[in-house]
Amino acid sequence: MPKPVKHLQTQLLDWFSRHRRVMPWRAAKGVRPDPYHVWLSEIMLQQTTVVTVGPYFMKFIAKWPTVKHLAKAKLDDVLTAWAGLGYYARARNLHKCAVTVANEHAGKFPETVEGLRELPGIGPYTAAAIASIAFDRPAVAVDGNVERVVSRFFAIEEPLPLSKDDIRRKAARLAKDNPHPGDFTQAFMELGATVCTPRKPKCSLCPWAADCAARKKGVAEDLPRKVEKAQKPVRYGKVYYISNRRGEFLIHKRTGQGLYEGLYQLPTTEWIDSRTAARKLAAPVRITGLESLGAEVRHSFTHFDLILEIWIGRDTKNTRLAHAVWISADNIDEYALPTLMKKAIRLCMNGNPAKSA
DNA sequence: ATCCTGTAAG
DNA sequence: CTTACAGGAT
Repeated sequence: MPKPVKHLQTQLLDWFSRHRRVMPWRAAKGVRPDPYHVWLSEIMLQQTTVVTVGPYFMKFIAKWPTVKHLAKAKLDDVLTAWAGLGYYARARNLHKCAVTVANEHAGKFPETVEGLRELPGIGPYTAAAIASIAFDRPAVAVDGNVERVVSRFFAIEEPLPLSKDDIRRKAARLAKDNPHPGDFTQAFMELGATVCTPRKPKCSLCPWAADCAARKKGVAEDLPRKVEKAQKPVRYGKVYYISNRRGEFLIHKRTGQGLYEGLYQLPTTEWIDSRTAARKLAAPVRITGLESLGAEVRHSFTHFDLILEIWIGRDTKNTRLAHAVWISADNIDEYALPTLMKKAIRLCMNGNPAKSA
């Protein structure tokens, strides 16, 4: 370590006290934040940017002001409010966690990393983040930002994720015995988010620039290195926009486990690997006169890309369809519809302005 | 290995 | 426009 750790800690904490960003879930300087707010924001911020989370966080605390309120909510309503944020397992775990905290912890979050780790949806990162930010416990939260800062500060050449253990140890060294664990956690991440950015890091603004190994070697922008990832497969299928005489269209709750579990969707075929085979797939609804709109929706998941051909149809004889719900453009927000489906719906309404009116 | 979406870069 | 990337838990 080039300088005593103590000095680096002071530099980072001083920098943070001057550049601390205002966020809806962040308490004012020197004020203890509400653990419920810290937890809710941290769950939302998993795999999601600050800007995206903002409005969702506001919506949630307005609707469910405490963890006990959230525990009493129906999962369906939580999913509806979550719709668009992605990774819906987070919402299911969020609800489970709220129920556990309300019922088994009298509505109070555990204050230790070990206690927090027991709860659904709280992994090593989130447990450390909540313990330090909400309760000022000396825990080190290593997120993607911290990984980047540490990789560069020590010029770690080993690629992620192989370097994770090394990064964790070095992050712990930098954080060891610092006087303000909550601020330190936030400062560490904030440095990565605003200064030590993935591309074009602003080294001139960095409180640690003088001691940064990557900067001295001129490789800051090349770090952290990452192991090459296999290229994603593409899957194909069809989605169906079935409208009725009232201008409503058909959705239904998705069955099965995993992907979009418990969310609503337009009727869709299976999603398969072969484009040609997908073109021959039969419709999942028995409606005559279906026709291809000649448009596609594209959507990208973590492990595959998806291309769905859009088909439209009209239900002229009030067909009864099991588990189906007819909805109009006005009450789309009352259902947990993922972005993929909203994209498809929007395309259909734009493609058929007469029918959306 | 499985789970989504928004944004920046090319 | 198309592609690449960021971002943790189970």
